[in-house]
Amino acid sequence: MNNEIDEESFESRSRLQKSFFARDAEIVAKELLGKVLVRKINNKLLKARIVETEAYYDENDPASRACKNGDLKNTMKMNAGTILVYGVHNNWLINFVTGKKGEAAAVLIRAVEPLNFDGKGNGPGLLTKSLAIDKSFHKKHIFDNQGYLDLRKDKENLDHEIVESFRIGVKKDLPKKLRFYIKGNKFISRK
DNA sequence: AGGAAGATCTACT
DNA sequence: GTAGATCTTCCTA
Repeated sequence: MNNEIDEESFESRSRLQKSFFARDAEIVAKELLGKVLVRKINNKLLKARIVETEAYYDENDPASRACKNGDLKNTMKMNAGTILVYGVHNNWLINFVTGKKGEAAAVLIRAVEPLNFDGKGNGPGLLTKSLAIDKSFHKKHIFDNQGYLDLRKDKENLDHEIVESFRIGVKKDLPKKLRFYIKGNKFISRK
């Protein structure tokens, strides 16, 4: 695909729908694998394929920020597709709100594969640094942030096998595997 | 106003 | 494998 018209045509066909996010966090987490995060900076597009995600739920999930009252819990109840950014140990972590409005759920992006730029993607704090994602995206919607951050289907329909594991770095996990990554990908954060 | 915990990362041994 | 950096967020008072 090497002319502008094909590129434009693909771009418009490759948008995700709102209904994509309005489902259970586990489903969204799995289906986000292989999708492409697009970050626009000074009219340049940085593209990165999502290769690792985790699902988080409401106050019944001991690892979730929704266990504490406050802005993060409230944000997790917002419209599906809302961007949620929060800080841990001097790193910004990016999530997408999923499910029904009023119910707390989100998917954390844990690792990406840089497609057209140099930078690290193999960790939730590293990928936000590489893509210059910070708190300014918090509570913006993925479909309504002037294109500075977007999410697309991949051009190539790459087959991949999904591996499930328990979540990383959480003190108390649920008895269910809620971390998902693309088998064999070199950019996953940990084995 | 102050403190503790944390969905992390890096560097060192 | 372990320790320390470093700062946002939430809780307590």
